[in-house]
Amino acid sequence: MGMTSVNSSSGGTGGPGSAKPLRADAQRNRERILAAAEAVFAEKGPSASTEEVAARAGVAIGTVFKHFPTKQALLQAIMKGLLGRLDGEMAELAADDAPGEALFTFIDRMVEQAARKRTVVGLLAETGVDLQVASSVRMLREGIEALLVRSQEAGAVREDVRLDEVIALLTGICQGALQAGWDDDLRRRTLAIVFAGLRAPERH
Amino acid sequence: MGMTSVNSSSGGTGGPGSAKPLRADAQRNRERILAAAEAVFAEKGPSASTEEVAARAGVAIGTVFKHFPTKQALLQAIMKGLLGRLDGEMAELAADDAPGEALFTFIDRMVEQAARKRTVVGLLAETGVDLQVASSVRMLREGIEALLVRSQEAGAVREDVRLDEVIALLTGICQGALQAGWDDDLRRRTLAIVFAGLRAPERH
DNA sequence: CACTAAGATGAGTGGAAACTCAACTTTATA
DNA sequence: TATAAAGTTGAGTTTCCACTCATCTTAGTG
Repeated sequence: MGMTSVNSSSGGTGGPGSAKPLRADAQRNRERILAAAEAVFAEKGPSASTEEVAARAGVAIGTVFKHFPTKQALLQAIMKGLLGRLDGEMAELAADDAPGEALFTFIDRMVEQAARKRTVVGLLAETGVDLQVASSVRMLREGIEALLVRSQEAGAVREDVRLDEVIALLTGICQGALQAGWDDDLRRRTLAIVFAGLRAPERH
Repeated sequence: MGMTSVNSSSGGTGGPGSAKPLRADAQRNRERILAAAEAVFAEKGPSASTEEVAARAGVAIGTVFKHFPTKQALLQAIMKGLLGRLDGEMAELAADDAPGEALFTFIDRMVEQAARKRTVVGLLAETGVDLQVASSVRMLREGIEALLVRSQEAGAVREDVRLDEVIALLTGICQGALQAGWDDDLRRRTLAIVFAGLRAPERH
């Protein structure tokens, strides 16, 4: 679970193994920038300035904009990385033994992360997240759906719960988790209520 | 339920019926500004510009800043009004016949509002909302607590649910409700899950 | 109606942050 | 090692927005 590589063969608009193989220093800087950006945005949210990212990465602003032509692009790159990792984690959980609990575990982990990473949540709230990221989001969506279905088959989640509601709940709680005062205990208690709702048989 | 008056005897730092009784046109403008601000911020979130508010109110920017010395002050004034109205609604519900359902009704209404008013939620997410507004927030908190207790006494909500969790859930779902794609149906389904969780007896 | 203080006006100021580019530095290759 | 293409730099440029203030307008009073 250490260092999933966060490259993506630079900036082609879609080409697979596309154009140029980045010089060594450029590659290094790209990764530094990504790491710095993730840290900065995680702390201060997506409104943190690009200059701060540059400073933390130890490069000049120009370099940041060389690699990511707009702030949006940088944000999207981060998003893609986060979603990718999430996706991996999800696959792991899906392969696990406790099919019923997998969904719950995943939600718990994601919410826990969100509390520390304002980026994800900030981005979800922003209007234009589409484009490149869209495919990652779709992957994530499908992954969650798989977990949901498995949990339902295992009888751990009500049959009438649909993917949309799970995602709505997930994004909502993630957003809420940013609020001051969400400690581990509150998170556990709050999720317990939601989980109870997902498990509970319908009441007239 | 038409027009709850949104004045508050102008801008004293605390004095009760404090200083000057506002000229007639000033009073009119103040209300126009408040209404315009509520509309603008509801649509575009708290990052909308003050100039837009002024334009919509049909006054000059200077006038806005005459009445509300900072943008924060304007935001707070709106917040205060919203919270006040919410508080009234809550009192009404508390006096109602169905003690068990009052909490659920309130949550439902608040989330519905949130979907249309980015202000509330945007503000809750901002860091410095305290100060003047704090007392209104406390009132709201107490009101929710009353509803919760009544619901529990009526046996409609699990005994072990605490105020913190309800508020966490409420803010979370409100935040989430801003997302694109939250229509009435999704809201109903999502809240149904949460309500089931609040009602459900604990599972081992 | 005359007068004045409260209020309204809107061009202007300051600052913050995204983005550019001409000059300079480094990597990779012959 | 010489050279060119790739990469880096950071001082601008531009845009946007909160906030100010000298000047004009109007409500209220005798």
